[in-house]
Parts: sequence; structure tokens; C-alpha cells
Amino acid sequence: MLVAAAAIHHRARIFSTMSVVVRFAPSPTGFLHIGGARTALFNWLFARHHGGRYLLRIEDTDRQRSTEPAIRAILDGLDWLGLAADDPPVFQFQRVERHRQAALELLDQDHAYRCYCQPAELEAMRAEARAAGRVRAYDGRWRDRDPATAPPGVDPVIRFKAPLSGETIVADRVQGDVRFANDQLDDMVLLRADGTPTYMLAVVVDDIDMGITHVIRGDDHLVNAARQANLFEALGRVPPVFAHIPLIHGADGSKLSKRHGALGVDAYRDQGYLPEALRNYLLRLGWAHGDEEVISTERAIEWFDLDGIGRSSSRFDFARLGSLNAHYIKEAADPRLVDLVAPRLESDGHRIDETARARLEAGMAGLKPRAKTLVELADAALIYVRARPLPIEAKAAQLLDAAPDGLLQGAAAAFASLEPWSEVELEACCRRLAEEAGLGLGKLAQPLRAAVTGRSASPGLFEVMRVLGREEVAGRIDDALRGLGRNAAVQ
RNA sequence: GUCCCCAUCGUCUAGGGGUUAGGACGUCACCCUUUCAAGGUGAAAACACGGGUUCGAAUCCCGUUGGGGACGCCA
Repeated sequence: MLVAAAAIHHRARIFSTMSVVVRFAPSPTGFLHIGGARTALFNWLFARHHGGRYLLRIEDTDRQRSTEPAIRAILDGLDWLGLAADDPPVFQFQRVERHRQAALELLDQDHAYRCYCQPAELEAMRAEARAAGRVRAYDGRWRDRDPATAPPGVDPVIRFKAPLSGETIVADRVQGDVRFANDQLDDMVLLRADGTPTYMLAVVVDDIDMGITHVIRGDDHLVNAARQANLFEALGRVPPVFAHIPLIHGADGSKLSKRHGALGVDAYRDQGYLPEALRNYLLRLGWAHGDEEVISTERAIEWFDLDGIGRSSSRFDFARLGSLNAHYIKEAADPRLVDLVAPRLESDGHRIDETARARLEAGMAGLKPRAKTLVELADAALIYVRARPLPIEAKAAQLLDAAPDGLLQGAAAAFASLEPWSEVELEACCRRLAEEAGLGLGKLAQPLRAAVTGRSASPGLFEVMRVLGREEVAGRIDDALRGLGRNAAVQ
């Protein structure tokens, strides 16, 4: 009867008739880094694809290293990425009693035992194991020892009675069947001497209680999966489906971790990347759907599956992220981009009043195809928000110096009576002026650009002048003619 | 050291016995052009090595090398 029930349970999982429940389970010991963000994304996508639930569990059982700011950073990061959980987060430490109870149960059922080893003793065992070329460090010396022989005054830990022989097979959806000889999986600690649960115990108990059906996480947990599978069984449960995704490495191939300068997602936000660009980039890092590169979130949900996940690790490539970001900036609505760029300009000390805002919106169409990040976009937008006289950059100054005498004056005079003040009229006017002077359009446009923007490169000149308006353009040309803005400290 | 995983252009990858080995980013050239971008066209660029299996291996098997991960009273 029991067997039959288990079999039905198992089949249900296999045929995925039961709804999917996944979780992202970061430990709050630092910010949400890029690898964690991808794990969260894959979990989120998997849940959405299957119409299941995506939960967040904060693994804060390490009281020393868990911090409040880290929790906030993780929550903020997920929020910004659009990967907020479906339910309020589960804080693992709040479930200690349940974990403790599970450990005691295991003890009752002879699946666990008390171990009175001291740190120094364990240290010696580890050294010896390593020297002897064994993975398994703890030798199980308290496994069958009579607790009556326990040294006085020592608080014991509770260890799992792991199988000693045979092998544990992790049927991983990404890595395939991975076999571990049980003699290399040691009796892990479930409950510390101070009575707090370890990660190994807490994950399994929580995954059971939260009804987790699929565990999608980093490759670095693959060996843990074998240990946890045994724990699930000791607790009378079928383990969830595992999918261990390869890790992301730095551009040089080394490990991309907190300790190796990996950035938090907040850093990507600060550097001007759009969340949808980061999501698209992360999705394609380790997952593929044929030749598809630019994938909307809707498509990602439709297409995402575990089969598309590759088995080799990948390297982080900023150039590629940048190109995707440029794409999404181009796609983004102008008002949104203005909202994103305005605070950046303001924090750099530029005042964004009504006029500046209007100019930004009117000029955004010409600005956005030229930017790879919001940082670049904000910089390019300076031509619309700086107050006169504009600082003239060195290259622009050269263009001004090279302009034939009277050329700019002529343009200014022609602009004064130009009707209407439109791009086509502006262009027609400039072409006429250049032709009359026997010059190519570039010979006029370049110094004019320098005068009007203070730079040698900008969006289309006629567009810029149209956005700025007749009065502002006249003023800027006048400033340039009078040599204003030269040697100004550009900021 | 032991155990586990991985290996296609510089990077991300498609391809899973017969392909001119495909795409994207980056690079280079050209076109467009008032600048810079964007856009368009094109080029260079890869199956780590050695053995098998097979009529035929990038694809399957073994080994080597290289890379990565795990070996905590961290998660």
C-alpha cells in the first residue's frame, strides 16, 4: 500500500501532471551576483513556462554571515530584474524548530546519531583523509559507539547515517545520471552543537514542506544533490527533480564568485544596463533555442525548458551584453528613457527643468540608437540639458577654428528668418549656404555642430537644432563666435 | 590529492554518423552619410590531442591534455 502510494507519487512527478513548484534559495551573505541572477531567471522561466509557482527562500541559517543589507540587496535585485517571487520569502532560520524536530525524528529512526568529536579531532581527520587521497573526511567513529562513552561536557552534533556501500545516482536533467560511490559521501552534520540546523538538513526539510518539485541551481551543488537525495529518502520522500546548471566564469575563465570581484546586479543597473537586456543576456548564457538571440520575455517563457540548458560552463562577455543592451535601449519608449536618464543627469549636478525634459523627450529618438548603456545615453543627452555657454570640447574647438571666416555668421543670419523652424527647412537652408560658399555640406555642418553642441559628434545636426529651438541655437552660435566655453572644465 | 562535471570560431552557441560545420557578439572592409552611431553587404575566424568503432566521425567509445566544481558544526 505504501509502496503503491509512493509509486503513484513518483509517476505523477515523472509525467508532470502535478504542478511545478520551484524556488530560488540564496544565502544572504552578500549581494545578488550574476550567477544567482541567472539561477533565479531559470527558475522563474521554468515556473512560468509550466504555469507553476516560483518561490524565494532566504537561507540564513548561518547567523554569523547573514546580514540584513544582503537580504535587502537580494530582494531589490530580484525586483529590478523583474524576478520577484510569487509569495513572500521564506526565511529559513524562522523554521529552526521544524528542522530540529526533523533531526530528532531521524535520530529516533536510527537514521542519525550523536557525534562528540571536537574541532581539533575533525581537523586531524580531514588532514589525514586528504593525505590518504580520500574525499570522505569524517570516519564515522561515533556512528556505532555507545553514547555512554561520551566525553563529559561536550555538546554533540547530530550526524546523518549515510549509506556506507553501494552508490547514489543523481538523475540530473542537465548533467544526466551522475553516480557517486556511497563510500565517498560522509555522514554530514544535520544539527550543530548549538542546536541550529545546517544547510543540508534545512534545504531538504524546507524543500519537502514547500512542496518543491524541481531544484534548479548551480553546478556547485551537484555532490550535495547526492547527499540530499539520501536524506530525502531517510525522511520517506522522493527527491525532487534536479537540474544543475553550469557556472558562469569571468572573462578569463576563472571562477566568477563573490570573492573574485563578481558584480552584484545593482552594479549592472548603475552601469546603465536595462533589466530586459540583462535577462536576455543571461538567458542565452548556457541556454539556447536554435539560432535565436534576441528573445523577448514572452518568447522566453514559451520556449524555456531544461533540455535547452548546456552542460559546459560559460564566460561572461560584456561586449555581448552591451550589444543586447543597445538593442533594448533602441526598443525602449522615449518617456521611459527620459525617466531613466534624468536622475543620472541630476545626480551629476545638472538641473532638469521643464525645458530640459521637453528637449530630452524630443531628442531621444536621435539619442538612443547611439547608446550602448544609459551612462552613454546620459552623456550624449548633455547637449540638451547644459546651460549656455556650452563647454567646447577640444575636437569641437578645432572644427570651429578651421571654419572659414563669416560662415557661421552667415548661418546665424539665415536662421534668424527661417520659416518654419523644421528639420527639412534647416537642411535646405544649410545646403544652400554651403553651395553658395562653394563648400560641401560637411564643411558647414561640422563647425555648426561644434558651435551648437560643443562636440564633434552628435545626433543629426538638423534634428538637434530643431529640438533646441531657434533662440537657443542662435545663442549657442553667438557664444561660439565670441569664443565662450573654450577651455571650460567639462563636467 | 580524491571524487564529479565539461571541451565547436576570441566569446555565447546551433549541429548528436554523410553539412561548403550555421547564427550572434566582437574584429576588418565596403555601402549609406553633415559627425558619431544605427542600418545594409561582405570577409577573416572553430570541431583540444591521440587511439579505436564504422564504408564514413565534430557527432559514438577509450585515453591524454586542459578547464571547472566538490571535499566545513558555510551555503
